[in-house]
Amino acid sequence: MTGKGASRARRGRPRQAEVARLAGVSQTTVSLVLGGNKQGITLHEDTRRRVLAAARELGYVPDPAARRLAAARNNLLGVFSFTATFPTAVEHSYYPFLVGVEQEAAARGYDLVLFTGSSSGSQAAAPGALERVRLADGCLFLGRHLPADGLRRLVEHGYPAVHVGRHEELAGLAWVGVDYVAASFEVVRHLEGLGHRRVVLVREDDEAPASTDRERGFRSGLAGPGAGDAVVRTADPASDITPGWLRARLAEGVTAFVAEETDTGAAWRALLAAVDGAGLSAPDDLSLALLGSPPADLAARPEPAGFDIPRAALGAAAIRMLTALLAGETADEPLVACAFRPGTTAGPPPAAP
Amino acid sequence: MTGKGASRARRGRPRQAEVARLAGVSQTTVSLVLGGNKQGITLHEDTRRRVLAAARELGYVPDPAARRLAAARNNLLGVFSFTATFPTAVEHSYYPFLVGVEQEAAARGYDLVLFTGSSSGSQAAAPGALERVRLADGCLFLGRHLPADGLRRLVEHGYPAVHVGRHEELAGLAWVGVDYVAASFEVVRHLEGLGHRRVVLVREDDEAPASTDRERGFRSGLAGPGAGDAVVRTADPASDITPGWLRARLAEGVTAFVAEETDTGAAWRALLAAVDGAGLSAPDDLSLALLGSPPADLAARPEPAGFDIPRAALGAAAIRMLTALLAGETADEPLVACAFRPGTTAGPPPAAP
DNA sequence: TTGTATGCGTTATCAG
DNA sequence: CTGATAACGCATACAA
Repeated sequence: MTGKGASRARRGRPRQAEVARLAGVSQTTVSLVLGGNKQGITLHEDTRRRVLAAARELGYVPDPAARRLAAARNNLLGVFSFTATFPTAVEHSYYPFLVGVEQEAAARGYDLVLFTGSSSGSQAAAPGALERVRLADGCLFLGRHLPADGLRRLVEHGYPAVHVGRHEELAGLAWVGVDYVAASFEVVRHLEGLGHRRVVLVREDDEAPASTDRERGFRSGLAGPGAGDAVVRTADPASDITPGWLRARLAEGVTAFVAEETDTGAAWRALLAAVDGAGLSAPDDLSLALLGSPPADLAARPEPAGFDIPRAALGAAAIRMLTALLAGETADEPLVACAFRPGTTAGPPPAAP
Repeated sequence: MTGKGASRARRGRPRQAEVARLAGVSQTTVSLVLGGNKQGITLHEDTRRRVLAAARELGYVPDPAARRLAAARNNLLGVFSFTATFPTAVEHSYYPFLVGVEQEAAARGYDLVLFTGSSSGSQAAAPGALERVRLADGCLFLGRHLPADGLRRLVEHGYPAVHVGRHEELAGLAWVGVDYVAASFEVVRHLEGLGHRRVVLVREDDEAPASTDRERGFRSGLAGPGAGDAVVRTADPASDITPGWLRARLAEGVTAFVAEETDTGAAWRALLAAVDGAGLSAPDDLSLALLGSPPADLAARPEPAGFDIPRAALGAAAIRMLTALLAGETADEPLVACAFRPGTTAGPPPAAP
């Protein structure tokens, strides 16, 4: 005998068998009633009610592991983050996203499971950590540096996975992302509409899709050709974007500057400091725009022209994509649009002297 | 026949049995080797290597659902909020809490399930919503107005539940809370140490434990008796705490004012406005303290004397309490201490004229 | 030291 | 319409 009641850790958790006993039916019947009777078997309305009552009485809730093991569904959706499930540094961006995820999941009758990638803050996720998500019917994946091999295994085995953020490398991996191209394009058009003819983009020196997409939108928004020097890549905005640099660009005829939003907000910060250091101010002497939202510490003043990333909408879109996958449907549009923000830092270029 | 290979969606995933066949051993041995051999059974180093090699060869990864089913526990901890799982209004306080919850849970090998009490803002939770938490091994409950009857059912059934916030009414319900009494006491002592002899507490007019605890600590920190009029309860601080009111108190010899932190920060806001409206300033003309943290919109200037609520620590403590319950251990200290914050709004009382 | 037999809770099949 | 019964993949007393 294998410890009938001895080593039972799942104390108190009522099972279908107990519901069956209380209702005076078989466990199969309970499964049938509670499972929505997919087989279309006709059941006595009376039996149905007795089972339902017994289940409520006992507080029965199906065991997700058993449900899943039996090749059925859980109504559980996972969220897996490669850093920590709750990054502390970026809460202003992460929290709204989760709000969207949560609401959309709830609206569709799913509960959310948060899988923690790296428990002790160490970057590398534990070997088997990724596989835990299989407990859920499907899972969202967040983070820049994903363990491609682990994820590949999952998608190759047909596990429903959606990456948050554009991701073309891993073929077959579904994703949702922000339409940085269109949003950045719109910002540039706005500046040109104001009369600006030469605009410079300051971006950090990495190859994240979020960065390259912004640059692409920026470039396609520029009117003329010869925009080769319109983009400045710098790994250290604070020391490269100086008042002197700013003056030099102005002397060349540049009238507007666009910064990319990054985790740290370094580019925008540097731009503001340079303008300040040069004794200039926007939008009188030049125009400024930010491709995203400003860092929290300089959120209010001045409100940058640019766009807001609809993080909650992104979360909702991710869930929609995932549930579409689960339903075997073809996924809809993976890109969510940004809201243009006029702000107070952009205006017509100063009249030429 | 029960669909041996027909409707099998789980293609390709190697199981222990296949690893066993390849290694020329039994499935049990595979489980033993791969499971870390908790039983301390001695295995041939040779066998071990063969199994490991076979597992790697096949790319074997354990199925989390099966693992949890066999272990009779699913390693899931729930978080249930009676407002919304992700309250948008109080994210500054909710997020850090979740950070603590997440880290502590991860450190103990648990994943988190987020339950939505009232998803679409409607106050009343759906009838069965509470019962769903049984899906997790245990659950945290947040929120002021909990459906006592539903919760009672759960705890009476022996379901491991921990309420976040002091809660004595429902006997048998474990809880963790912030030690507002000690923290408030410390603030008052600090003020008295600075020389203040008459101090007034402004609090809102409700009976939340968080409020009454603060008042208790405040009162016990006061030196003399006759502190009856030292506490002002108001349902509408904005219209009660006026410059005139302030002047009257000062005339009575009061030199320091303490506000309670609330969701809206109304008391602190009103106090600041009154001081401003009276043309006074802290800490020169009077001293101010806040029993908690200021609302986000006036976070920085001035930094109030008072204390910071260690929300992450609270979350961690809640998880520790819950896992202690799960282990059948006796729970440890339910109160987490606050960090005193000197701030810039309290100083010695002005010299008597 | 390794293999056999069982059970975990659910779903699904098939015979009463 | 209902009740046995067999998987699902893994872990574990117990036998060999």
